[in-house]
Amino acid sequence: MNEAARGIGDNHVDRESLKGLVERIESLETEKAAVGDDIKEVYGEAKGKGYDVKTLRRIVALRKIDKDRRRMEEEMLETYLAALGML
Amino acid sequence: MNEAARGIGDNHVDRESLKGLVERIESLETEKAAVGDDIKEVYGEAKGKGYDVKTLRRIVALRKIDKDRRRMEEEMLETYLAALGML
Amino acid sequence: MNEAARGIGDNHVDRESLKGLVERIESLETEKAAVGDDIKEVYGEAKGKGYDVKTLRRIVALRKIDKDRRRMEEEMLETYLAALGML
Amino acid sequence: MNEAARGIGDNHVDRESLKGLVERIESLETEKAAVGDDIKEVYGEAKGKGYDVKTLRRIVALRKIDKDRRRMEEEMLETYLAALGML
DNA sequence: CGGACAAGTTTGCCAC
DNA sequence: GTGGCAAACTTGTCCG
Repeated sequence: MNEAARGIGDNHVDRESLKGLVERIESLETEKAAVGDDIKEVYGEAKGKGYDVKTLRRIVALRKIDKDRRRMEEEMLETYLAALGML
Repeated sequence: MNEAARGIGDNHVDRESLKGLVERIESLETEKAAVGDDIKEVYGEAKGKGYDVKTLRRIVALRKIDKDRRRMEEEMLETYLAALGML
Repeated sequence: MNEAARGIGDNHVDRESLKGLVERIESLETEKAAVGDDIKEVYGEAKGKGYDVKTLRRIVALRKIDKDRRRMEEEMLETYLAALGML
Repeated sequence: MNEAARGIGDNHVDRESLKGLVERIESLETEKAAVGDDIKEVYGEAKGKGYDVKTLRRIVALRKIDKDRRRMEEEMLETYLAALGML
C-alpha cells in the first residue's frame, strides 16, 4: 500500500508530502491567475485602442476552433491508422 | 410576488403547478434518454457492419466542430456588423 | 467478412452506407440537443414562476432514484419468482 | 479619435496592431492552459501516491477561502484606519 | 443581476 | 471488472 492510501483509523498521511503537493498546486494556481490577469490587461489595452472587445474575443475563439479542428484531424488520422491496423 | 416565490414560513407552493413542471421535465428526460438509446443502437448497428466505432465517433465529432465553426463565422459577421454600427 | 471490416490495403468502406450511418447519428444528436433545450426551457419557465431551479433539479433527481429503486425491486421480484419457478 | 475606433465607412483597423494583440492573447492563453495541465499533473501525481484527489481539491479550495478572508480582513483594517485618519 | 462563458464534477463507455 | 477517456451536467465567474 502507498504511504497515503490508508483506511479509516489509519489516517496518518505524510504531512510533509501533503504539504508539498498543496503548496505546488497553490503556486501554480497563483501563476494561472496571474496569466489570467495578463490576458484581461491585453483586452483592456485593446479596448483603450478602440477595438471592440467582444469582436476580439470572437476572433480568438474562432481561431481556437480552427486549432481544435486541426488537432482533431491529427487524431482522426491516428484513429484511422489504428483501426486499419497500420500502427 | 409570484405564486411560487414565497418566503420562509410561507411554503405553500402551488402543488398542481409544481407537479405539472416536474412531469413535463420527466417526460422530456425520458424522451432524451430514448434518443440516446437510439444513438447507441445506430453505433451498434455500425459495429455489426464492421465499422470501427471509435473512428465513427471521431467523424461525427469532427463534423460537429465544422458545424460549430460555420455557426461561429455567422456570429462573427453579425458581431462585426454590430461593432461597426451597421446593424 | 463484412463489407466494412477489411484489412490493410482493403479499406474500401461503403461510402453510401457510412454516409447513411453518420447522418442518422447526426439527426438523432440534433433531436437530443433539441429535447435538452426543451428541458432547459421548462426550467426557465419554472424560474420565471418563482421556483428555485436548483431545488427543482434535486426533486427530479430524487424521483429518478425512487423510480430506479422501484424498477430494481420489480426486477428482484421477477428474479425471485423465476428462481422459484413461479413465472 | 483612436486609430481603431472608427465609424461606418471608416473601418480600417490597423492590421499589425490587431495581429499583435491577438497573438499576445493566444500566447497567454497557451501559457494558461499549460499551467492548468501542470496542475492536473500534480493532482495526478498525488493520486498516484494514494491521495484522494477530491479531498485534495477541497483542501486547496478551503485554504483559498482562508486566504481571501485574511486579505479582506487586512483591507477592512486599512479602511478603518484610513477612516480614523490613522494612515 | 442575469445571462454567457469557463471550470469542475460526475457519469457512462470502451479497451484491456 | 477496472481504470482511463470522453461526454454531460452542474456549479462558479465574469461581463454587460
